[in-house]
Formats: sequence, C-alpha cells, structure tokens
Amino acid sequence: MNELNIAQIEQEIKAFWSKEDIYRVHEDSSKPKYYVLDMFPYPSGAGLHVGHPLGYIASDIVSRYKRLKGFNVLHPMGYDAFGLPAEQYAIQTGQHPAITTQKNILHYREQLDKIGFSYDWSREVRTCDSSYYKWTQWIFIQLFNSWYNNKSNKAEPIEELIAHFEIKGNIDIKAHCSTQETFSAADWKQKTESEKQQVLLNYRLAYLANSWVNWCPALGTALANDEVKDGLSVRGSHPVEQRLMKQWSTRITAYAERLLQGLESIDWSDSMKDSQRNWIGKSEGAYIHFSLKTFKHKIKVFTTRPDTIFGVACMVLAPEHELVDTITSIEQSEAVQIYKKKTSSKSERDRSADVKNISGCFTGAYAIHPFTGKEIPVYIADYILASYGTGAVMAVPSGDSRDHRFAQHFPELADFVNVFEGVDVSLSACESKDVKLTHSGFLNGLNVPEAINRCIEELEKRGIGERKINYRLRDAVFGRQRYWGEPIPIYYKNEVPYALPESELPLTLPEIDKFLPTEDGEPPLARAVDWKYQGLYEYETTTMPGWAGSSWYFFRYMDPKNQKEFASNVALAYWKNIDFYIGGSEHATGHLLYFRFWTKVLYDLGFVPCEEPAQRLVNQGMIQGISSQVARIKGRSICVSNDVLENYLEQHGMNEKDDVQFIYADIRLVHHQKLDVEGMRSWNPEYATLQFICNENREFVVRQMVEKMSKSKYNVVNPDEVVAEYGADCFRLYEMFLGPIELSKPWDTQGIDGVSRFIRKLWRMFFNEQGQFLITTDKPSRDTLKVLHRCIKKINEDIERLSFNTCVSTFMICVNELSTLKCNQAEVLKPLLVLLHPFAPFITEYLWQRCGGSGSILHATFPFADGSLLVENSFEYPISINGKMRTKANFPLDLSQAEIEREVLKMEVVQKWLEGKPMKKIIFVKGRMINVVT
RNA sequence: GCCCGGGUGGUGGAAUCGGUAGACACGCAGGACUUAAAAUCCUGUGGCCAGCAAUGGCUGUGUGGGUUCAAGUCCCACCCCGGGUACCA
Repeated sequence: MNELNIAQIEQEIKAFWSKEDIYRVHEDSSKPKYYVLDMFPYPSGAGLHVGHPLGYIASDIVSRYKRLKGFNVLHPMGYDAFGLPAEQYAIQTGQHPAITTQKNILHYREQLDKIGFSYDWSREVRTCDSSYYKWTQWIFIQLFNSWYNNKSNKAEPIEELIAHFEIKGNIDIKAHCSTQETFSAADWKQKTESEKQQVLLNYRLAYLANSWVNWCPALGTALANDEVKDGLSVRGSHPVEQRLMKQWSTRITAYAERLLQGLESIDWSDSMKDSQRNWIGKSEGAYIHFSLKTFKHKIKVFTTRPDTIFGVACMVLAPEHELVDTITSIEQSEAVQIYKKKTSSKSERDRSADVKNISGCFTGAYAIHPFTGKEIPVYIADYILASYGTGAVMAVPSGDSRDHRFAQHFPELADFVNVFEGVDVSLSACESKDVKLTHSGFLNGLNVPEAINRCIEELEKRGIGERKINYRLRDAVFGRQRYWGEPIPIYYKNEVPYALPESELPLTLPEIDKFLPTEDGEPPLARAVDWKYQGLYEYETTTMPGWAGSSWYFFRYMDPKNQKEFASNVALAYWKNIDFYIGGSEHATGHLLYFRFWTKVLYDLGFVPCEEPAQRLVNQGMIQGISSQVARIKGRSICVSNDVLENYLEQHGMNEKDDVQFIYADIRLVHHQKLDVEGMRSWNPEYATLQFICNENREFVVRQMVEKMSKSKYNVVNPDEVVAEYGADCFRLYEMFLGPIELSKPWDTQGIDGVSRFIRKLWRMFFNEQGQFLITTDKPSRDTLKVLHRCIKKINEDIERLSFNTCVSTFMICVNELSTLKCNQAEVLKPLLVLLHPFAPFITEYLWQRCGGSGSILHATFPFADGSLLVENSFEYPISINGKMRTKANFPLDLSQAEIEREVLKMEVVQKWLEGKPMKKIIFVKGRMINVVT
C-alpha cells in the first residue's frame, strides 16, 4: 500500500482484531483491574447520531490507555432494551416489540462496530432477555423479602423480622415502615395469614400499598417522580395527575441518609452530587404538637424554624389533611367543603401554576400555643402539600414569605407578631438567619441557630415536640401498566401478594393478542390467557419500570452467562465496582439514584462487596445539531435568502411575524450557510416549484440555529457517513478535539479537515509519495527524543485529567515538530503510535505492524517519559532567558547549553546576593528580577 | 426564588499551582506549485496607533471595585447565558 487507503486499513485491522479475539477479558489476579463503563443505550429506531459516540469514544480512550498501562480492563456494552417506543410502535403496527428491538439492536451494533470500540462483546447484556431479567426479578424478590432496620442501619431478611414478631411483637423494632401501629407477640400470633402479610407489606423494601401516584392518562400508566417534569411526562410531554392507587413501590426513602452520605466518598462532579442532594432534599427541624381548643386531637406540624414559634399567626393544614372534617365548625362547614372541592378539581400542575394566587379557608377551629396559651385559628390552604412533612404547618408571617403572603390575604391575620429584632417585616418576611429574636419569651436575645436548639430542647422537655429530619425523597413507584417490561414475579393468593419461588424464575412475558389495556382498564398483561401460577393464582399484571434493568446491569457484565447467580462471587470480588462511568447528566435523579439504591441493598444483604456502584462518574455533554431554515413567504412559492429578507419584506410591506414561514432544509443541502437550491427542489416534491430569491452573489443564505438533533429538524448527522468519508480514526479524534468532554456543543463538520490533515501528515512520516516505507532503526537525535518525551509526559497528564481535546492538539504539535526534524526512526515513532493508539486505533495498529511491532499494539506498554530529556524539569523557578520569561511549559528547546548555563549562573548570583534569606521563587519579568517570594 | 456550572479573537477552544493571555484547529487574507481547479505547502491573522521595514507603543479575558511585584485565574458587588429544583414548611 503506498497511498493512505483508510477503508482498506480499517477492514484489514478489523479482521485482525476479530481473528485474535483481542478484546476478550478474563479475571486475572496478577493484574490490577479497571472497570470502564458507558451507560448502555436504549436501541431506538432512529439509530445512532454523531452525539451518541462522544461518551463511548472517551471511555474507549480510557480503557485502551489503562490497558497500555498494565491494567486488566473490563469494558463491556449492552442494551437497555425494554421501553416505551418499541411498545408504542407495537400498538400502532401490531409488530411484537421483541422483533423491533432485535432489529434496532442489530443496527446499533453495526454502527458501533464502525467506530473501532474495544468492547468485549462476549459480555453483552440485553435487559429484555429472559436470562437477564430472571435476575432483575430475583433482585426484586430480595427487596420484597427484606426490611430496613434503623438500629443496624441496613436492610435485613424479612424472616428475621417475622421471627422477632413471634417472640416480642414489634415493640422494640425500629424500622423504616409505612405505619406505626404497635403489637405484641400475642397480637401477632392471633393475626390471620392475610393480616400478617398486610403488616409485613408495611416493612418490605418492595411493597404494595395505596399511594398517591403520578398517573399519566395519555400513556395509561403510573410514573415515578423523576419521570415527571413540570406536571408533564418526561416521555411525550403528556399531562400527569395525582391518583390514589394500589401500587408496587420500592422503599428508597429508607436509604435517604446513606444515599446522601455516600456522595462524600465518590468522585462525581459537584453538579451531579448537587442534583442528588437536592432531590433527596434533607431538611433539619422539629415536629411540634399543637393541642386543639375543643378536641382531644393534636395537630402535628413540621418546621425548620422552631425558633419562630412565638410568631405563629395561624395553623394551616393541607385541604386533604385527615383532621379537616373532624375539626371544622358547623358555621364554617359549607365554606370548607367548597374550598376542598375547588382544590381537588385542580391538577397538580394548575395548583403550582398559580403560586401568586393565595387562597385558603378558616375551619372555625382553634389551636393552643404551647408556650403562651394563646388561641391560634386553624385554616386550610392549597399551598400546603399533604405529601410533605405532616401536611400541616405553623404559619409565621414574619419569618416565611409564603406565610407572610397568606397573612396579608386575610384581614384578621394582618396584625401578626414580629419576632426579629430591628427588622421591618411589614412588607416582606425576614428569611435571613443572621438576626436576633425578640417578643419570644425564653428565646429573647438569642440568635437563630441558638434559638432553634433552645426551643427544641424545651419542646422535648415538655414532651410536645421533638427534633426531626425530613427528606423530600419519595418512595419510587415501581409498577407500570405496560407490556414491554419485566413481569413482576408476584402471584396473589386470597388477594395477598406472594413472591414466586426462585426456582420458578424467570417469569417470562406472556404472549398477548393486543398491546393495549383491557376494556375494563386492566394493564395489557391481563389479556394473557390462562396465565396463572400453578394454574391457580393470578399473577401481578403490571410490569417493572424502565430503570429496573439498568439498576444492576453493571454486575451482570462481570459474569454475564452465569445461570446460577446474577454473578459469581469470584467475579464480584475481582471486579468490585465501576472505576470509570460515563453517561449523560439527565440521569442524575433517575438511574443514578436507583442504581446506587439497589447496590446498597445488595451490599446490605451480603451479595456484593461494594456499597457504591461507581467510583468516578463523568458526564459527557450533548452534541447538538445545526438546523437550517429557509424563509418562505406564507401562502406563496417564494423563498428569500436570509440576508436580503429584511429588505424584501420592507419593499413588499410585509413583516416577518405575519408573512414568513420558516421551513427546515436538510443539513446535507447546506454548506457554509448557503443552500443547494436545486437539491432543495428535488429533495421534497412539494418544494419542486419553489422560487428562490438570492442575494447579489447569487447565493441563497439560510437561517441556522443550534438545536437538539432530531429527525424532524433534518439536522441529524449520521456517524456512518462521517466514518465513510474521513475514517473512524479521524471521526474519533475530531469528536475529542471539539472541546472538553463535559461540554455541550454543536456538531460542525467545518473543522474536521484539520484532523484529517493531521492523519495524512502522520502517514507521510512513514511512507513517501512513491509509497516507500521510510522507517529505520537508526539512533534518533537528542532533539527528536526531546520532542517525543515531552509529548509522552503531556499525553499522560492530559489523559489522566480527561483533557482529550488538548491531547489531540499535543499530537498535532508533536507530529509537526517531528516532521520538521525529518524524523524516521522507529525508536521515536513506535512509542508515538502507542500514545496515539487510544485515540486512533486503526491507523496506529496498522503502522505498528508495519514497523515490525509484535502482536497487537494493544499489548504494548505505555512509554515512560525520561525526565533527563525534559530540560524544563531541571528548573524550579520561572526564569528569564533573552529577555523572555520562561516557565516549565514554554522552555525553548532551541536554546544552547551555554545559554542555559548563563541563565542558571545569573540565578546563582542572585541567590548569593540574597544569602541567608530562604527563597521560594525568584520572579523575573523581561530580564529584570522584580521580586523574591520568601 | 434557591442551588450548581459558565462568560476569553470572526469560530471551536488552550492557558494544569497567581507568572509572556489567545496554544492547537477552523475560517479569512496573501503567496508557491498548476494551463486551470482540487490537493499540498509556505506566510500573516485580538484590537488600536506609529513606521518603508525589522519593530515599537497602547489596549485587551461580561461590568465595576479590591488583594498582589504580578489576576482570565483569588475576594466583594452586579449583569448575562446554561443546567437542576421549586408553594418542600
């Protein structure tokens, strides 16, 4: 081969890799392990676009680099294959989702293979395979068979709890539990089997209970909190309403504190940790019990500001609060009923939409202030949510802006107590904590933190309140009224749920006639004919949510073919957890929380050795598309070039808003913002007769904007096309060169030529124009070695800090310098190929073999940077040379030894002059010493 | 509103510990080769000013202050953009 023929090289090298089965990994205790994982994709029908591989390329670089560094690297890939799109496609076409999914997976694989990833495909997993979801079901059963012991602070087997009930009841049990009902051993023994199971459901980590769920009528299913945003479903943006339903949930709330604490020990970005902290929403405060004037009941409130208790103007309950009907007076009864009806008819979205509209209603009841004995009116209002805290608050207008607004709304509350010294709260509440209290009895003169503690002490002493930590995190709704998901391995006997015995797993998805709910609104699985456990007992008909399979998949890669366990102890003990995890930040409050939760449960139960699934997490940014639009005059077949549009509109007395419609043009028809007019006409028959009004250069300019890549915007760039045109190495280098890995940026093919030129330049160091191989075994010059070793050092540092874009720049500089030096020695170029290999695997493998490298370059050793060749290392201080300031980074290589010595001498003179003074740094600017830092 | 990021040439972005701001690349301009084009190579390229020129001067990292011999980098205030979250008591 005398000319660079990328396609041929790729083909040859691919064949070589697959013949040698080069990426297969095994447990190997002689080498340290390193586990590099990508968040596995959902195989959608649209295939990969150029944005998807960004993270995969980065993780591939890391895993190849770690291999060269002597690690045994696990780098697998699989598919998150259950999901909504395949099911919706099935509903429309009747095509079984398994078939669609299989087809999409094959397409993904084909696309991935073109980019030269080092995945060990023998470990592939698919969440929709029954051999895989057998273990998803098995883990669900472990959750079902466990409870959370607050004393030992971990999950424990439910049998141990039952054994305890038999002996002592639940009196000394501290559990994370749905109800507080207490019973003795005798009580327990008297319960029927069905009653016992009902009690146990309150303890199980996977449980069936009536709970408020986010119900999406359009999708016909319940959704978890992270699947809802702004009152709309994340998938499809359909309205979501609150509905009380009997639902499977998982008790993630038991792990709130540990999920929070665990963040301290892992290397994730601040923003990611922050999102999780935010979602868990820890707040410290107190419960306070308020007595009522004419009832025995007490109102329990949660507050983070017990210090403001002397400023209470009223109590406010959520309209759904259980005491509302009991305490409402006869006079207020009608008003309260009307108000309750009004709020219940509003959806969650409407309710939060009019934050500004204050409303509420007096109940006629009065509470008693625990310290002053004053009567406090009790209201209901929809700004209080039944689902948070106790669904009731003590309203302190001087210290909380919502309470302030509420008090201003009711004339009878306008005259409230201000508990803050020297602060005017007549117009707005004081939410600062840097103030002192006044009008507050025993809290007078204390600052806020002191007063909070003092008040809680007093409440606890009097037995009318206690310190309390609240979390915003909700238990995760687990059941989905859908077909294409893992069946929940539960059957019902006398309406009591029982887990399937392990030996009966997997419970496979039954075949059904239609992928729709039944006529009476049951989930699709209810259509299955004769689908019963032992032919007798009904199975659960909801399926698991999308995140079930992805909550533990990283364990399965360790031992994917195991039929006896989800992974063997040997594999688990060797691979432990993920060292390097990469994926999108959109999973911050979904997947990344659930997979930490499941890992912690498995850890508590002794199945896995690590409590945190991923030690290091990196979020790759999104690659956006550049979409192009053509301005078309509404209702006519005239299009106007964007740069003359304004003029045109003015001449014809039109304006953009009313008379112009922008139509998308395919990104392939646009180059440098200019539209290929003929291409546009033939692209879509509807556009065949369009007239294009061009600018004076006879060009038609389009309007461009950066948007998410999507089919409907015609801005999708397919990696296959880029690889076909430039080669996989160039594609990989260019994606990295675009910018820092975490950054989102638009795909712009403009710059790819620079990378392409670099590859050809590299090639020309190995072959001349006549195709002769130029590499010799001659000894390289010292200058040439210097260039190489500087490059080694820089690449090493930059890969470690994941600065892949600067790595590419370093390669370009290095190759430029070496070709200027006419370098053709194998001793220099072979190490360079090794450095470059993680980024450009094909060409480096090819050239390595041409240079007589043995085996695959993947088994080479990452070169060591010889410090003696890095001149800049011999200087500790920034020094000036020839009037220019030099630091380690920009020390000139062309400097003669004499010049260096002269400068060093100069420094020594200065040092002598300053004899006796300890120095850290001598500062030279433009040849003049300006300071000595001691 | 609150919590995180981030604002650097025409563009993407470098500057790792406070030490020559703008690496590298794109684009653009000029040149070489060519009948021509493509490809390739070379030179220049933040802005302003002076000079035939080599070069020199001033200015410059969202805005305004501050710390420092020295600030893109640290501190304070503000503006703008992106993300998360929201009647969470």
